[in-house]
Amino acid sequence: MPEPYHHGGLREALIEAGVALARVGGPNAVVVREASRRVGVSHNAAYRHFSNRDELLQVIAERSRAELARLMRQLIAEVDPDDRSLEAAKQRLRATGVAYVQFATTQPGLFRTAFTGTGLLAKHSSQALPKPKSSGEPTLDPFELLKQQVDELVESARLAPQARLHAELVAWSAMHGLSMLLIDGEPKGLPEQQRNEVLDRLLSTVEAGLLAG
Amino acid sequence: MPEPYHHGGLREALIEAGVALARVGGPNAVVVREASRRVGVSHNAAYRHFSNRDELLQVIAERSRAELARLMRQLIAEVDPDDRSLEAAKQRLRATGVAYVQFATTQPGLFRTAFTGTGLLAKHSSQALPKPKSSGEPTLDPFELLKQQVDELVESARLAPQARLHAELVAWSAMHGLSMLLIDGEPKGLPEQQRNEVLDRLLSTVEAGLLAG
DNA sequence: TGTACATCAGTGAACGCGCGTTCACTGATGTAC
DNA sequence: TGTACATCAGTGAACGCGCGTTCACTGATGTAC
Repeated sequence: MPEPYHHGGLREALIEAGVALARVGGPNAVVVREASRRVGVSHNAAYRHFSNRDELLQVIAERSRAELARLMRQLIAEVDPDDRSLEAAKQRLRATGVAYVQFATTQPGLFRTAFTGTGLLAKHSSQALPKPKSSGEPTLDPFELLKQQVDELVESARLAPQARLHAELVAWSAMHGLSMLLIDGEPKGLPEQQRNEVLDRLLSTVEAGLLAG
Repeated sequence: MPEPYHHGGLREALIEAGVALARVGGPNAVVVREASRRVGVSHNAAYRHFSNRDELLQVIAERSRAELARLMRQLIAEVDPDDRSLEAAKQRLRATGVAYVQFATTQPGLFRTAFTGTGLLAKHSSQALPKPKSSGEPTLDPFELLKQQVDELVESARLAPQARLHAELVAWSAMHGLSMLLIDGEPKGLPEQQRNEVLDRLLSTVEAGLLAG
């Protein structure tokens, strides 16, 4: 049997093993030694690729966010992309929220990891530096995606730009809070039907609040 | 010097030490050995009063919730209790939300501890067993308090009872989400003024959503 | 094409740490007569 | 009131665990001539 990672893709393999750990047990389950074990490598080899555990964890958190963003994109894409009506904009915003909560409840470990001490809010606050806007690639940042939907809704509804102020944070808070409450004290904090009812009402509330400015 | 806890109030002392730990470092900082150290007792003495770490942690979580509830009560009480108008009901609901976010941002450790794997939502879902309704004592359960304010608002506004459906969860989600986002990646995720703006808008949104049914 | 050598990505052993939990114990307290 | 004894709440030592991280090392790979 070959030594699989002598000069191979150990870094990537460790990240993937780490994501698997986070998926099952959240950020605390991301453990350098266990990831190394799973990859079949001595536990200190990881230090050739990450200066410490936290660096590995941050990469895993970013992957988690990307996975959430992918689900958001997927549900958003289910609304006809050519439809630029207000109704479609509403539906896209709803899809964003649905994806958010769905990701949290089906992947609670990754969800928790995605938001682990990263100061996401600070990064997204109005005074944060302007984004690098890396190339033209579609963003895999969940909050960026949410912002886009809010923007489109505000635009479709021809609201005053000041109606947008903090709107995305309101929407984000609502989705984030419900998600957190739902995955606290798992499993099955709420039966699925009730979960959907609450989510629906929450989405309506946010939507109304947004459009009311 | 006396042996302070030979047949004394060690249980209570351990809880208080644990709360102090949670205050500073959240649930993970609640460590049997450290609490014992602080109280000045051998680290295994704790096992006379708690069967394991988790039992201690649960008690501390409950204390944290009580502290939050006390702040909520305090801010609610600042609205004239004799005023039964709709406006007053709105203000009380707002006070509840303000207290919630204020507690989270000023006591993030306790806040995190308060919601640590307790399955609070399950306990409060509609199908949960009816409350013991212990004596006539005022509740120190934050969610119970929130419910009361929502109830009063719905009543004051003479809304159809079906307008209440899940309303408290909507309000809770919004407050919880903002709190979580604000304390993620501390310190100072958002400057205070912006924090207040967002909170205000979030409260307005919830209020409107509630009254719109 | 072949050889000498630097570089790089792994290994094995060890360090130091702190934890939860259990054991047999001891000394103080409360109780029965 | 005084004594014998059971009970209770502590102690000290130890177990086993798993972690992050560092060290000197080795063997494979890539490069210069």
